Amino acid sequence: MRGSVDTEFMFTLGELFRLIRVYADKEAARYGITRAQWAVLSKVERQEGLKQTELAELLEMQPITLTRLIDKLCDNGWIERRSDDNDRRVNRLYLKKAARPLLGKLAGLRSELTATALEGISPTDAHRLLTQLESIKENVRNAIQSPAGEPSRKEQRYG
Amino acid sequence: MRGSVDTEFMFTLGELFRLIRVYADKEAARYGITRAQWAVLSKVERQEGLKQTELAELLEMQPITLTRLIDKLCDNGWIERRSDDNDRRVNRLYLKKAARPLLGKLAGLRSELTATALEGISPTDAHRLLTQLESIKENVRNAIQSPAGEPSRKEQRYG
DNA sequence: GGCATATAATAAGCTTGCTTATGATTCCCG
DNA sequence: CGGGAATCATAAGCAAGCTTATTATATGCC
Repeated sequence: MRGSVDTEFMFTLGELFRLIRVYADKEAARYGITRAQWAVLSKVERQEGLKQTELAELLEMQPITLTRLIDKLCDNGWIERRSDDNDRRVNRLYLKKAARPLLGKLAGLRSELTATALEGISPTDAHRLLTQLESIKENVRNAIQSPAGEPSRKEQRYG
Repeated sequence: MRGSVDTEFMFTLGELFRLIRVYADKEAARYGITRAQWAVLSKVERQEGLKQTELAELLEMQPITLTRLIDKLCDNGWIERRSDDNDRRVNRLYLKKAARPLLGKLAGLRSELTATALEGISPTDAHRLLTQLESIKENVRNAIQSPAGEPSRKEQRYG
């Protein structure tokens, strides 16, 4: 039991992600947007006025990766960069009107995709699953931030 | 509760995957291999003699993506392509001796990374989590194969 | 005030994915 | 047995990640 988690977990996650990417990209393409751009747009929707570095952190991606996604969202007229009054290095991100109808459709699509993916899993289980994924995210983020090969005497806690 | 799963699940998974990729790639780099190549090598280790299309299916990736990963594994002398006697279109994949010490080190690294990621999650929970991820994988794979809305005249393409 | 350092965004170039297309086989049906 | 269709591997070109480096601007220390 422990062995299967040990040998499968990382690779299973990668395979699942690849499938979800294909699936979500294909569906999102109907609205002329990619999954990656969609994730950016959703965060901006939830919290307007973010600067790019803050947003990159929320998305767990590098600022340069985000820059190019934002370029495309701006090209499509869904969001805009506005200069910060107090710091001329900073761009802050805002939705444009044209994004509203798109966001409505995407919300529906997201529910649909999530329902498909989680079919057969109870709401309780689904909620616990999400909580665990977020906890794992936190663990990995900490591991990346602390110097490699750190002692950390936490080894083997899960098994 | 259901709402948070609905709005977060897909994006959380993407963010987690991105973190794990960074983490695993960084650690695997110590042995001169990338996370993607590692996944290929592990499958070949578990099942030698696969042809490339079979392996691509196991990895949930496209054959051409796999081709280039195999190129690199061959360049490094860890695996080799052998022609099939009965079908000259086919390459079958085998480990080379040089891969053995590497595979030993990678097994240790995999345990270490998994333990770090799953810290604070009980073995029982971890096992259930893996089971659920595999179930989700299956759901998504089915959704991709039978386009939405179609009554899925399902052809058993492999098995 | 003025220089050193830090931070925000971007640029260049690589990897790993994808889609679509191509060439070489093999399989199947008529 | 012969030709169309399917299958296997690969090629070309694009998307979205990464690392490292560059430019512009702010901040902090003396």
